[in-house]
Amino acid sequence: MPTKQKRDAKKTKQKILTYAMSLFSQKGFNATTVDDIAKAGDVNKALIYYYFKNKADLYANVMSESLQEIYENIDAMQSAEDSPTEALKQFILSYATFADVHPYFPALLLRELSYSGSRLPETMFVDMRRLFALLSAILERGEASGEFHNVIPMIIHFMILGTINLMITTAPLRLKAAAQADVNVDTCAECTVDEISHYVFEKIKLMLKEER
Amino acid sequence: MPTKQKRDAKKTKQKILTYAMSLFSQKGFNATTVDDIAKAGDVNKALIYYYFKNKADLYANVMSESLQEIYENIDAMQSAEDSPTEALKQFILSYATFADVHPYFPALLLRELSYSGSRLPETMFVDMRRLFALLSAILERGEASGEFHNVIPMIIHFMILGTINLMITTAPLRLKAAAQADVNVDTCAECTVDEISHYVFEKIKLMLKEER
Amino acid sequence: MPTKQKRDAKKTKQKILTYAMSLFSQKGFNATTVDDIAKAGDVNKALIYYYFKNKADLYANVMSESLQEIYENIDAMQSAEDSPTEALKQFILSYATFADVHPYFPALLLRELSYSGSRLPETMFVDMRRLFALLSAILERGEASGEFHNVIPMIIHFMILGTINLMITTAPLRLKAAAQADVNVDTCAECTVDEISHYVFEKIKLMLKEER
Amino acid sequence: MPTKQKRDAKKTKQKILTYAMSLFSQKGFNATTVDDIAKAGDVNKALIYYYFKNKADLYANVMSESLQEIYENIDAMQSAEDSPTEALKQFILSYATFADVHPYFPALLLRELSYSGSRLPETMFVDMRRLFALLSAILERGEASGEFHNVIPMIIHFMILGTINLMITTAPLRLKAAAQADVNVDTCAECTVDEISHYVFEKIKLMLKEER
DNA sequence: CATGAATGAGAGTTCATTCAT
DNA sequence: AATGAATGAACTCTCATTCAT
Repeated sequence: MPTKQKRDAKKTKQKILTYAMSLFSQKGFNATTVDDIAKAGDVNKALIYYYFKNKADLYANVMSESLQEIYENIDAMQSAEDSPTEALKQFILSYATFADVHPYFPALLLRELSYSGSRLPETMFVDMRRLFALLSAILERGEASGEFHNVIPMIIHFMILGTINLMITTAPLRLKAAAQADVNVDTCAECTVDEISHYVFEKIKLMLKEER
Repeated sequence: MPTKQKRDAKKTKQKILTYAMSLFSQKGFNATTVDDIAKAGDVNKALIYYYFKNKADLYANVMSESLQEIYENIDAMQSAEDSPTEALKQFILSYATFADVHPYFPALLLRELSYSGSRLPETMFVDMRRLFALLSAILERGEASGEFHNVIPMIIHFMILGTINLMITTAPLRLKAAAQADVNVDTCAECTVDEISHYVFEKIKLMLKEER
Repeated sequence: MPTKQKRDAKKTKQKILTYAMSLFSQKGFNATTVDDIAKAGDVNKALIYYYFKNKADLYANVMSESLQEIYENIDAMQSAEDSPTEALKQFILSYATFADVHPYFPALLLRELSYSGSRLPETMFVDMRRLFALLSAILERGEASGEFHNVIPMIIHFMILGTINLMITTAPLRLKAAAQADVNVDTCAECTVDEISHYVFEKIKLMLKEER
Repeated sequence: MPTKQKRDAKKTKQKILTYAMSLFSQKGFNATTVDDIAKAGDVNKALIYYYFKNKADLYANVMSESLQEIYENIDAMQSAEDSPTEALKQFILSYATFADVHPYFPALLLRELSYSGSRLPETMFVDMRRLFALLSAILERGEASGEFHNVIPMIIHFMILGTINLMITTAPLRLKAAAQADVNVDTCAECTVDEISHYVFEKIKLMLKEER
């Protein structure tokens, strides 16, 4: 008989985190109930409070885990010998890859930023600055080497993240719009994440190349 | 005695919409209670249900009003004689101006998109497509005329909206980050919406100009 | 048909207070649930939160109402021409009468005092000092006139309240003890509140009369 | 490594009882959680259930232990040759001394009595009657010898216990009231337990001496 | 139009208690 | 004898929504 493999703290905690991620990203913080998470993970509701102080703490942990993972992924792809352009490419592709594998993340990030950080747990705030600092360094290196021109890192940062995140979160929406072919505008419904990220990289490269 | 100037249907309804907008944008749909709105607008709660079917309906009305206004604003600035580049410029600047005047809007839009439209009222969906169709036409015109190259309208659309919306909603966050000067990354804390939108326009122009 | 007489704010609020009093005194603050109170008063639970901020606030209101009533009752029986002894008698009898009519009160008071005021709402604290001040004045008047000797008002105050309150709250207990006649000690099971209060008065009088 | 000196059944059980006493007296039965006790005593929560059937049983044990100890203390001070007056004095002083050393006890006792014994474990009920029987015997002896007059033992019992218990539990309250010197009533804030118990004895003696 | 009163259905959190090791 | 993990049953409080006037 399939023994239900119980009483493994690490596994249980991770299970909660996983299902919480999925639900928070789909329905948002408020619309996701702790009961939902418990049911989804087939875990007793009180157990969630055994591992996390409260719903907000669980949420913070979810975000923190993702941001940490994303940073590590991107950082791992960076290498000292890369040219700024190559580093930028890696940055964009790594982020897109992560977002593709964790499609819940872009929605969470956009939403959290939309609250101006009024709800943002401090830890998340720190993680996000670290990510920005990484890109910032690449861009400054490029400007110093003469590869990039007229760079405002913060704006470039949000241009990259904004575009990729929106393209990913709106995928279902764009598919639906394509179906209703009454208006024939191309919503890029079939575009893959790979295509999107390469396009974004090429465009950003062009935009930074020229002086003017 | 100071008669409270009541019983003016139009004014009351508009008051509700105004305060609803403000609160929805700050706290999101779920976290905003009908009581909040009633209190903020100094309007009896039951009245809200007299004018709107329910909370979701009120929300839809709020979004619809904004999207309509924004479309009209942008459309009004377009003129048939403009070059695609000029038209693009007007599109970007008009949107930015609207977002600057209605700072609540970017947050609402980002959030709504993050839900992949699963919550998006149908009416809003239509309004958004109309806005995209407008930009799409400009871009196609530019490609036809040889001014723009290698255009994927959907991605360019989100690049523009994503960047501007994120820069506006994160303004308080970026200010806060600047205050904590432990890490010296420039968060563009002092940038005005005007500077941002011009920068975005210039960069998008460069990006579309070159063949590849 | 017996119309249920609804939508009378004053009556509803009073009904809640009445049933809350009764339940709090029987089971204590923690063991009384808001559901209990709602069910007892045949009132919707949410209504309780419509009238009172929370359970603690309801409790504070219950206590406050009683203490106010008791003070007024006692104060009404005092007259300027009374001798200190007569005034003392009125104090004791008035308190006992109130406690007899509101048998829930002694339990609440004893319990609240037992928490050293750590839970005591500030308002209650003030009401209690006022009551003590009243007795204190009587005793000082008596000492000045030579009727009373060697008075420590605080101790006398608690001697009176302690005795009467304990005799009232333990009434059921003492009855039960009397039933189990295995040990033949007289628990004063049949004593009326009137007898008790007169006895207490006579004894306190004797105790204060003599010099030492 | 510092071996934590575990696995000593007797010590562990006593530790639980000690911390339970302290917490129950401070916060009451319901407001004290088993977790609180476990944490305070640095004992695993499940262990508490190993030693005691449940929370109520633990509570009963706490009360029982105290009542037994108090009875023994008082009984030990009684001697056959003492006059009733002397015996009464010993009773009062012994009780006060115990209450002074175990300041948690008066609160527990007052609270338990306030529930009219509806929660009182049977064992406690018995212990309390035994204590009363002891005082009762003294008083009857005094009446027989002509030293005391017009005695109702039950009332005298609660007069003594009520006064001393209230004076002890309200000590912090009375101190606080003294600090707010806006109303200048003497709350006996500095009185020691010794002073209080001697005063109570003197007053009770006077009260019982005279015929009427 | 406008309002205060009322309601039902949850949602988050706590806690005594038990299980498995 | 001791422990970390797990559970079910409450409990407080909130909120969208409706009713009666």
